[in-house]
Amino acid sequence: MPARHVGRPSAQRTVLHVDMDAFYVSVELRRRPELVGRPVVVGGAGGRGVVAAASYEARRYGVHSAMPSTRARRLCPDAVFLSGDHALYASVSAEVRSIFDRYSPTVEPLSLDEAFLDVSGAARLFGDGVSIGHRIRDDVRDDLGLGCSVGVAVNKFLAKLASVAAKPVARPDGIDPGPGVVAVEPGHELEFLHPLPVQRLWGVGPATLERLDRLGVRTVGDLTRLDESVLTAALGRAVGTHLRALAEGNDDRPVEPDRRMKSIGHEETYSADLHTVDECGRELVRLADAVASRLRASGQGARTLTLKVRFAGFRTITRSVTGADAVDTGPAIVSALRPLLASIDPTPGIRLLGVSSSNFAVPSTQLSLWDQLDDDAARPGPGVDRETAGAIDRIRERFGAGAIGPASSVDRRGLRVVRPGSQQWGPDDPSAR
DNA sequence: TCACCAGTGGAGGGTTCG
DNA sequence: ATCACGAACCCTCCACTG
Repeated sequence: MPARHVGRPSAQRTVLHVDMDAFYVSVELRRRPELVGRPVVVGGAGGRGVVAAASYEARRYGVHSAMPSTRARRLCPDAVFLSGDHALYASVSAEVRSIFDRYSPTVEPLSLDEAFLDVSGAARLFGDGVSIGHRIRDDVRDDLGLGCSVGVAVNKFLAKLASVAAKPVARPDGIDPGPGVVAVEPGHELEFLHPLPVQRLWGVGPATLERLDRLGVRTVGDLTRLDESVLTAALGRAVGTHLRALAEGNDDRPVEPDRRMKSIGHEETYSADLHTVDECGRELVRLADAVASRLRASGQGARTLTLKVRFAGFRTITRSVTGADAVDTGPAIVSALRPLLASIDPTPGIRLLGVSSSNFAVPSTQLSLWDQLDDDAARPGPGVDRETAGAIDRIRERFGAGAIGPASSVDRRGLRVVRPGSQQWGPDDPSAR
């Protein structure tokens, strides 16, 4: 369990939230300088793709992240669409991280382009939170040629809201660069917080917003005037008490530098719906292989395996099993999930399949439940299975991810294995090939 | 034998966030 | 009014244990 308070519990903290500006797009512009100043979108270009990041020029037209690509194209036909390069963004993210490390040992990454820093102990070395914010911005600009915005406050939640206020804003008539660093001064939290619309609270999405709206809650201030029992009745105990605390500016969650992943999964939306058991079986093998690969890379095995199916009508179901032993190979995952897949009728059309793993433990080299249930007597035992998996990992390390994989996932020309994970923001259109 | 209780963990669905 | 993917967390129901 994480220590909630290290050192003096009552000491006031200084928390920074750093958010890169249009991160993926900005990284792309470093190697495509001819696109600077033009509307640029990173994301899936296909008919089922979404926008992962939009340059501020594109945002002037109303384009924003998570928007369907088809709509983005309608809003801004001149935009340049780039498919994205996750590995590159990850490596640049590591460079950004090394700048954060100069200013605090307590850094909690939230995603590739966002992090919290607890700089409570750094004042003597580097100055107050606002000074550190400016120094980080300068370093990120000078060393990496990228922009970022910084929020400073006494806790994570307020720091995140402050970084939003620090960001550039794109309007139809131009781009306002924004202040870059915004601090919510201690003692002035509520005057900053209470006028904000309630959906700005962390944890208020469309569903919760609808319930709050029914209670007449529109602003954060409205929420504080609501009886707590009414709140928990409408939203549940955990969410209700959490939101109430946030609305009063209270958030004692620590900046946690060493958060461990609790699940590893892969899912894929297909450019054309799947209709046969055969197709689904092949996809299961591919997805299981990808998940197993990442499990082994993290040195973990999973006891719980989950199959996710989204039908053509968008109805989504999950089916899961928990075994006694932790597994980390493709075949073991497939034999666990195949019976679950068999209980599903694909004829209405399946637009997405996913495999997820959780409940981590040390992978078992013993005979596992999956292998005992497997009726294929000729199949090598789990020990051999895991040795094979290790060999596959080494081949991929040397020759690339597409060098080896399940036979069923070799592309039509037999030249390369089609690997999951190559489409992060939706399928390419077949016509685009 | 029954009723109840508290705790745990699995299964499945949902919500939110980036 | 049809739109990804990856992950965390919450809720409810349920079975089992003692």
